[in-house]
Amino acid sequence: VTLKAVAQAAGVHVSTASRAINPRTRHLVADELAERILAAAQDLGYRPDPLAAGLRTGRSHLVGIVVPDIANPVFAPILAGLQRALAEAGFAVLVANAPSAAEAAAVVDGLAAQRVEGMVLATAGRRDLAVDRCVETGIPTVLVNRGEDRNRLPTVVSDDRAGMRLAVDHLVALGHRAIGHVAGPADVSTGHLRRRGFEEAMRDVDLDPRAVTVADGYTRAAGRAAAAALLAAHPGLTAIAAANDLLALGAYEALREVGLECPRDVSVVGHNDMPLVDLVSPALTTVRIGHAELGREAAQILVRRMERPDAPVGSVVLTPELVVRGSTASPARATVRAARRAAG
Amino acid sequence: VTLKAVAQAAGVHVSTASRAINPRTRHLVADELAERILAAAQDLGYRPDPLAAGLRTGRSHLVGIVVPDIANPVFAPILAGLQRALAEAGFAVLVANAPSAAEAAAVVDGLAAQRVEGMVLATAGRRDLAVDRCVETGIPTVLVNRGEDRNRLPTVVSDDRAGMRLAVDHLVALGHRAIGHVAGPADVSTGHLRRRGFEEAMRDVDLDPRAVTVADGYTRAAGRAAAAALLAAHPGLTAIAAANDLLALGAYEALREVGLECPRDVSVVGHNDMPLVDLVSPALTTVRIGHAELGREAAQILVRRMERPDAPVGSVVLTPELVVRGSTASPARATVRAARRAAG
DNA sequence: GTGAAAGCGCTAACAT
DNA sequence: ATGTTAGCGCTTTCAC
Repeated sequence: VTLKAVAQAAGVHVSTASRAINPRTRHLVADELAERILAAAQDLGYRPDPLAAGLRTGRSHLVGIVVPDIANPVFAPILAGLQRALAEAGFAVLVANAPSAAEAAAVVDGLAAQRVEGMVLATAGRRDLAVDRCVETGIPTVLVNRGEDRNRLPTVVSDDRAGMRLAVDHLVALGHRAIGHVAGPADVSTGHLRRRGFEEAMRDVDLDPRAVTVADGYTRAAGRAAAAALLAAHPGLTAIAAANDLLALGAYEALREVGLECPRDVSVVGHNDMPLVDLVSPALTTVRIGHAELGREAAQILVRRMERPDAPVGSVVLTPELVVRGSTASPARATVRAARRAAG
Repeated sequence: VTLKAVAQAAGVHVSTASRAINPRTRHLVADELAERILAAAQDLGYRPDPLAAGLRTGRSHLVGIVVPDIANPVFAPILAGLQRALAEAGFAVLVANAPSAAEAAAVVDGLAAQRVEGMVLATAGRRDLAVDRCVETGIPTVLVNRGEDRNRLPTVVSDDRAGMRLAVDHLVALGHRAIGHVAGPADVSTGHLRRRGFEEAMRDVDLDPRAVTVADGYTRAAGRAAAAALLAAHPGLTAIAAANDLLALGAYEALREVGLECPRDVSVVGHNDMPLVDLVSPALTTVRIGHAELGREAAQILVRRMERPDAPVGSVVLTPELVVRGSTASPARATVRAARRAAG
């Protein structure tokens, strides 16, 4: 059932029907006539074809979203926030998975071919091919969760350095002094900035910030390996601040393997507060990021930029929050044991 | 840069260019000429416009996916599996969130308006408005994870009854006899069938299947409430088989609240094996469903039906698998305590 | 205020 | 083997 059919049923020309149907142009047609047309449309069950309209107006009402791993629970709330906010603004969401940087670039090309009006990348590395492609094509794009070094695009992230500072300050307040960091990949902004945040916070309280190992991915396995290396290199450690929750859970495993107990021997702090980390044992103390809000904010900025592509490239930095649970404790006994370990 | 531009650059007519560009019609044009056209296209950086092509051919290369909650980790692997398989078949994925049945129906209409060529619903209730709409519109649709009673659409699900049987048999083998069930919503196939599976499995070993409470949603909070009610009504219980993992985790909370310990006092089995349940404490014994495979299978069936809408309405039932972890144990001491609770 | 006509970018009869 | 023509469903000038 097409617009032509509606026009015929109402006894008017298609163009008149078009004007009546579209709220933005309805005032151009006589009220009474408009009503008749609308009634006919309703009657026939007419649904406008956005593809055809888009062909004419150059719009697709589509937004592409690229995530590194749909199956990763962290991205679910971001996606949900984006999806809801974009749906409200009248955009449908095209979701694409891109586990690697090369794939992300290919996916961006694919989305561009689909004539998306805007994109959201949750995959950005600090130097990123996919971001380059977005900038080249000129399609309005916003980065979420991770930024790029050159800051060419609007970005919505959590304050990663402040988050790490929260973690370190909490541990210091508990009395820890020998604190290590399991860092995320250095080529991703979160890995880089959280490490910087750790080092700055440590220096600010005159503590040695050099106990750091870098995990080669945000996975439990990588966290296990990195934490094991960290503990081996610095046996005196009483606390570990990890760059994210999965790394922290990997650290749990590493501790267990060498017969250490959390938090009795070593305290652990994560980052993200992803689903279920309140139920692991011990319940993970972590830095909470409002992922859904990240998505909502990104959607808002994107909508603004799609409407006016020359809008300023503003970025949003959300303030994270510390959530204290069972994985951190005072090092009272821990220091004694740690000293013994370091000695022996 | 349009096809016309390419044609001009190559000194041919648009239709010839079109034929040369499309692999399916390339054989209609002289090899040498085709090469020249392709070169020109490459040169100008031509990208075909699928919207325009679709308008003519009546195709959108879009598939809609409706999930009840993107933020729920269970749906992430299903989505990932669908997305990957559909991308391979040349379809882009439109993801929509529909927390309620009414919203799902609205979302289906929206996707139909977007001219999607097929749909996947992970939201189906046993009687479902959204499913009705799909059947009416005639858009090829497949149901995943949840079926509907009337079985009008191809469906890809796990064998829910067999899964519950796995859980019950495991508990019975450990020596449990007083086993309760925290059921999922009765208007969703998984809730209904898993309850049936529980009851059948219990009867088959001559056990009383009547210790059941129904949670009013697949959430931890609902599980907590339902498990608390179950324990209050049946203080002699030594084991709980929950209809899904979130309900099981809710049961953990309920047990803790009344000072019971899992698995010492009461064993708990979940259903789904969703991400991270191996890390909670105690690690959850559960029935694993191959969610990614669910998604892949659904994608395959959908593609087949989109190609030939008259293809048979076959359904796929995947066999689940028991994963034994730390939340189940022999009731040796539990029975004594349970008897004491029941008595006092 | 309404109708006529053109055209968005592409494909598919039809003609040569 | 290539060009001509028409048209997918809609919007938007331009007339009247």
